[in-house]
Amino acid sequence: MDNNGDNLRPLRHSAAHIMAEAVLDLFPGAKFGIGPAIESGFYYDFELPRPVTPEDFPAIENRMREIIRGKYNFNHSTQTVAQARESFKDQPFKLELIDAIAKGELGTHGENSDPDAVRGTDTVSIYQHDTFMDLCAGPHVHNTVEVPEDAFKLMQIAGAYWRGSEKNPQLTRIYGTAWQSKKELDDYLWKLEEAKKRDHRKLGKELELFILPDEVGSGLPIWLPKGAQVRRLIEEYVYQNQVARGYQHVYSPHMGKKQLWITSGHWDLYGDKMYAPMDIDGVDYLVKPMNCPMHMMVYKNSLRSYKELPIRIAENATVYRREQSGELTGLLRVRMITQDDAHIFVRPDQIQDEFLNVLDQTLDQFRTMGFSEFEAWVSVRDPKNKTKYLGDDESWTNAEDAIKAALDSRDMEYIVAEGEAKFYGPALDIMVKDALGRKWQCTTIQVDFQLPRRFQLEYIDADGTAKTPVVLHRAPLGSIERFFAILVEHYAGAFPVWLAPVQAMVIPIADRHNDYAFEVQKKLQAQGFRVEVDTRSERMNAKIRDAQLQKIPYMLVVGDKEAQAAAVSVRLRTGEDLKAMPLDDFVAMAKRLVESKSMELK
RNA sequence: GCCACCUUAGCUCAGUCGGUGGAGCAAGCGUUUCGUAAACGCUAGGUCGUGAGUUCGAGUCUCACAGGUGGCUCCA
Repeated sequence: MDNNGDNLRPLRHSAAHIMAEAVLDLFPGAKFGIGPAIESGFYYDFELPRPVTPEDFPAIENRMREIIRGKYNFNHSTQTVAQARESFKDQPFKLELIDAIAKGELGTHGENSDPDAVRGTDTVSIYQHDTFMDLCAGPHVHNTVEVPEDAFKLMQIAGAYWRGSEKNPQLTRIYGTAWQSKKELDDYLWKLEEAKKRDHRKLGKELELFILPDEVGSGLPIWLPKGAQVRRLIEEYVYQNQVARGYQHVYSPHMGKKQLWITSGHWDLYGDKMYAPMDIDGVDYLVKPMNCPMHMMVYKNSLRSYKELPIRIAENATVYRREQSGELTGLLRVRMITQDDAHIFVRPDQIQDEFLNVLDQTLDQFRTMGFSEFEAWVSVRDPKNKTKYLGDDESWTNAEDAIKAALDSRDMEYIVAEGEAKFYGPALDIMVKDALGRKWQCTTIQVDFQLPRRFQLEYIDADGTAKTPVVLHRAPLGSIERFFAILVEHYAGAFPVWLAPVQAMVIPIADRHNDYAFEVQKKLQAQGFRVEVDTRSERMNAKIRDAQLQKIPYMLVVGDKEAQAAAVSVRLRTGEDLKAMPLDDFVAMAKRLVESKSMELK
């Protein structure tokens, strides 16, 4: 989003200070928390004497401009802890930070201190411009005029817990954005507008893809026929792809005995995310929050030989999780999640090959659906504290190396996140970048040394002894709901031909062409195309416009000439007019594009 | 769950100071039969998210609840 983020950082941080001064001027008695630069701007947290609203923004922005024009220098100084306590005696949040820094809980730059290097300090860093003094490590621009007065804008207000903890008081956070020039600001605002146009909730309504009716409940979507059509195509594609890669597909119940998730360990760790158990004949059952135990049952169904592994058990399965109400967002965050889930049972020596199989499938699918940029995160152990992980050192090292080797062999760059691994095994997460450059986390591939033990899974090895397999959990798309939302936004609702819910709209020019239009529809349907006919008593222009707004790839205009020649006039949703062509030619063209899952329309 | 804001016709929105609710699109009916992004007319459509309260009187003010939006926290 911001390639020159490093240059912008001091500017934005300085804008945060300027905003804080303005807010303090306009809201006497306000207490302030922290105010850093962030990805697209800055924020500052306040405790205010009255709620602030967006109507206050112009006044705050105007005061900020006055401060900027005052040409104040940002002066850096150092104070002793005692001096600082006096300087900020009316600012309880700052006093807390000073104490934390003095004790070494926070580094002198306010970062979370490395526990190995805990040491207190007796001085703190201070920045001041005009009347505003802040406990701050900087860096800042030299002078307030370096923050262009026409290149910032206050954006929104949000509640934010002091120091990020739910237990602490909630402060008012004011977000702003700031850039080097008005043009950059305008570009950014344009991008936000563009994102709004692509919002899957808006498009979902306009294109009749899905609904989230109040009557059903929060986070519980209903897929309308068109959305369901697209989803089915994605699922069928994934299914075929998995069959080709040696997966076996199963179906499992949507509920099961609570004991299953006690055995898996989920109940202890994630019980608060599950729906309350229901009593059936005196036994507690849960609506399933994850599939793992079901697939463990599949493995346990028969005695397994080392020769059988890997065994790949897949299921496009819906799980139910009690996400917090404030977190629900369209299809991106729902309470019923359909995962393209699978559990792969492998011998330790098969981890790398199997990881490659999953990685190849994942990248193949993303590329097919039009994504070309990815970001990979490998979550490994905390090298300083290897004891808190389950499984022996050798297994971990083997698995971590296998993940990295798989990525290396596909020339994938990745970020190693030390200490991010779950206690039961290392993992790979993949994010995709969409058409607007936004990153979305989709794929999770997780190595698990723990679950097979908990369910007492075994295979008989070559030497005749029983061994415990390793499990790989993996969901390349992640959640179908979420992935679908990302796809809608990526395509801006204009699905490629193979995925489009309606691939062609036949548009008769006048009523006398309806019979021929239906004939065209029938012929195309016989070839497997999804085609509708617009027989409304409307002008052709109106029919074209409506088909266009529905982002239907092809508008097939038929009038006297076409009816005569067994032809259709093909208009693309891009506006391009391919003119009349024999119907057979159109079928050949469209078939080629569908079969190759092309992003093109011709 | 927490903070702020929002909820008016199927959709997008207007509604002043508290005084019996409007528009465009969509829908139904009629006219029009048209060559690449919106033909014309008529009709119907609403207990203003739900429930309470203040008031002679509430879409408008207060409170509670539900749903949504943006964040926070969380995200197996």
